[in-house]
Amino acid sequence: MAEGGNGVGRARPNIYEVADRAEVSIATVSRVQRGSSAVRAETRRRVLAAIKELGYRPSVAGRALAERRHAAVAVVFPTLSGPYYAEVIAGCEDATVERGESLLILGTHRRPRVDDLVFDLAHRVDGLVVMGQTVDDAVLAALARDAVPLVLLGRPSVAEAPSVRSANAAPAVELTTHLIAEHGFERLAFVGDVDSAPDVAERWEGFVEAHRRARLEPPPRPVSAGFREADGFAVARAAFASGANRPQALVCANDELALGACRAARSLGLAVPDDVAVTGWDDVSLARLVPPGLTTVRQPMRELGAAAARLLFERIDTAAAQPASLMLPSELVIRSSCGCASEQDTQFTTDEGRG
Amino acid sequence: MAEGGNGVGRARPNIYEVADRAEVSIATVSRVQRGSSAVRAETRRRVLAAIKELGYRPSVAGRALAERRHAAVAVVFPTLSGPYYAEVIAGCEDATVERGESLLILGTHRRPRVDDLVFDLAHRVDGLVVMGQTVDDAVLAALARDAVPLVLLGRPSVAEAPSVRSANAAPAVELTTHLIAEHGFERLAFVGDVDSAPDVAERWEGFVEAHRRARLEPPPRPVSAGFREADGFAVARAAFASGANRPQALVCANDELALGACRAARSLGLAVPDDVAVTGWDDVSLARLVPPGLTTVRQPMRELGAAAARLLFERIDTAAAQPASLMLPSELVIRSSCGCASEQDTQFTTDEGRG
DNA sequence: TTGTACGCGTTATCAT
DNA sequence: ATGATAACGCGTACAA
Repeated sequence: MAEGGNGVGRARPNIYEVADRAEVSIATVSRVQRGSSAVRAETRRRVLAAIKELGYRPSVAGRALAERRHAAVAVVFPTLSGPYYAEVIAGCEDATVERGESLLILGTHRRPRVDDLVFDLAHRVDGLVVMGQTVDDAVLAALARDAVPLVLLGRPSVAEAPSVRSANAAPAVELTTHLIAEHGFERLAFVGDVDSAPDVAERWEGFVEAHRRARLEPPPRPVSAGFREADGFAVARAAFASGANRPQALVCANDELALGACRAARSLGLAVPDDVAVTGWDDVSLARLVPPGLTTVRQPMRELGAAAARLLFERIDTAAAQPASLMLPSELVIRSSCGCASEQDTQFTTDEGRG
Repeated sequence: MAEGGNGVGRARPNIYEVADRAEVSIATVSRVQRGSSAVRAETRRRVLAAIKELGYRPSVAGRALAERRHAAVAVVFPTLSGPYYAEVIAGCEDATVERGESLLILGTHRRPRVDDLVFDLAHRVDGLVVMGQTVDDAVLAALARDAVPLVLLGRPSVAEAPSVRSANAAPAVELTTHLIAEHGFERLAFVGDVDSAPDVAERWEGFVEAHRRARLEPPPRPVSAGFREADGFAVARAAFASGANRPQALVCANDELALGACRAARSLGLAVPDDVAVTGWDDVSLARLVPPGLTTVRQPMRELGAAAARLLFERIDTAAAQPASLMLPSELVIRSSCGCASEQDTQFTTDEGRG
C-alpha cells in the first residue's frame, strides 16, 4: 500500500521513465498498464516492477487527450439541502465508482451564469446527468447538438435525452384513493405548487384522477408557492380557517409541506389524524420520527441516481442507440397521519448525523 | 446564449480551426482566449468572432497537459447521508465554483480498495479536501510525499496538512455548564462513542472540564457504539433503567442520538425536559421541528467546507508556505429540551425537501 | 512480441 | 504585435 519513497518533491514519473527503467518502449508500458494486447510474461514482470518502484500512475490529462475521453461524468443539481438531492447524487456516485470513473458535481441554486458553468462542465466530462429544472431547455438542446451525452432526472425528456423518473401519478392515485375509500374522506385538499415542477403536477393529476374514479368533485386547482415547511404552515392555516367546510385531509406535495401542515393543525388545536389527516411525499427521515408517523410516498432516491448514471454510461458507450427512458416505482408508506393505526411506527434507523 | 448551430454531430473545433478562421496563428488565439499578453484590438476582435462563430471552448485535457494543472479539486467524505456532509460539500462547491474550477467527489463508506480510489482521484485534481476518518494516515502521508496539496476537515492534522475544524471543547464546556449552573443538574451523562472520532472525544473532554470547574464528579467514560437514532434510544433506555439514580440530563454527541434519547424517554413515560433534559449537537433540521425544540450546538457546516476549499487553493497557489489550520466557532443553540422556556421555538424554515 | 512515430489540444518560449 | 515550434503524457497504427 501507499507506494514507496521516491524522494520528497520528486516530479511524478511519466511513461518514458518507466520504459527506461524496464528497458522497453513506452508502447509496451502502455500495453502492460492497460492490460491490452499480448506481452511476454517476463517483459510484463519487468514493466510492472518498474511501475511499482517508481510509483507510476498514468496522467489523466495525457490519457484524456489521447483517448478523447475523460473517464468522468458530472451531475447537475439545484441544491444539496435536504435529503433528496444528496441521496440521488450518492446513487450517481455509487454507479460511477463502480465503473472506475469519477464524478463531478455542480449546484446551480442561486448562481449566476449557470449556462456557462454547464457548458464548461460539459467539456470536462463524458456526459451529464441533469436533475430537475436546473438548466434551460435551450441549453440542453445546445448540448445535445454538441453530441454531449445527456440523461435527465426527475424532469420530462427534452432534446431526445432519455430521462429517469419515479412514479408520481400512480402513487398519487393510490394514496388519494386510500384516503377516500379507506377513511371515507370527501373533502380533500392538495397542498403544493402545481405549476412549479412536473413532478408536482403529476401528483396533482393523480389526486384529481382518484376523485374522478370515486365520482367525487375534486377541489379547485391549488394556488400556492413554495415547498417549505413554512409554506405548508401558511397554506394549511388558511385551509383550516374555512370553518365547518374545512378539508378532512390534506395531500401535500412533499413531507416538508406536510410537517408544516401538522404544525398548523397543532397551532389551531386540531389533532392529526383525529381532526384532520395529512400526508406527505418523499419519506424524509423526519417523516417517521415526528409523531404521528407521516403517511407518505417513498421514492427510490439512491436508485434513481444510480440508474441515471448507468443509463448515461450506456449512452456514452454506444453513441448510436438512444437508451429508453426509465420510470422507477414509488412506494406508498402508510403510517398514522392518514388515520391508520399506529402499529409501532416501523424502525427508527435514520442514517442521519455523524460523529 | 447557447452557442450557435455548428451543425449536428460536428466535431468540437480546436484552436487550429479558430486560428484559420481568424487568419492568425494559434498562439494569438491562445493569447486572446486567455486574456494574457497584448493583442491588437482589431486582431482580438477577429479572433473573438471566430471563437463565437465556431462555438470554440478550449479542451480541458489539452490545457491540463500544457499547464500541468487540472483546474479541479476533490473532496473525500464518508457518506452523503445526513445533513452534515452534504452541507460541507456544498460549501466546498461554493468556493470551487467561485474560483471557476470544478469539484470531484468521492464517498468512501463501505467501499473496497479505498486507498486506490483516493490515489487515482489525487492524480486527476490539483488537491484534496479529506473529511473525517475516511483515509488512513499512511495514505495521507504518501499523498503528502507526492506533493499533493491536502486539507483535512474535521480531523486532526496529519502529514503537515492543514486542517479545518469547528470548535468542540469550548461549546461543550459552555453547554454542560449551562445545564449545571442554570438548571442545577448534578447527575449528567454523556451519550456517544468517545473513541470513534476526535470530535466526539473533544466534546467529552469539554463535558468533563465543565464538571471540573463546577467541582462535580464527572460520570465514568461512556462506552457506546454508533451515532444513530437507534443507538441513542438503546443507550438512553439503559441509562434511565438505573432507577432513582438516573441522570437528570443527557448530553448527546449528536442530534440523532439525542432524538433517540427523547424517544427512549417517551417510551418510558418520562417527559423531556420536565423529567429529564436532553441536548444534541449539529442542529440538524429536525432539531427545531420535533417538540420539544432540541437544545444543541450549531456547526458552521457550509462555512467549514468553503474554508477548507479556500485553504486548499491557497496551498495550491503557493506551494511553499503551509497555511495554518483553521478553527471555526460553533454556536450554542438553546431551545427547550434542556429545560429552558420554549419561546415559540425560532423560525421554521428548514430548507429540506423539494418540488 | 516489441518498437517507432504521429496525433491529441494547449501553453509558452523564442524569434521576428 | 505576431508566428513557429517545442513541450506536456499518453494511446495506437504501422512497421519490424
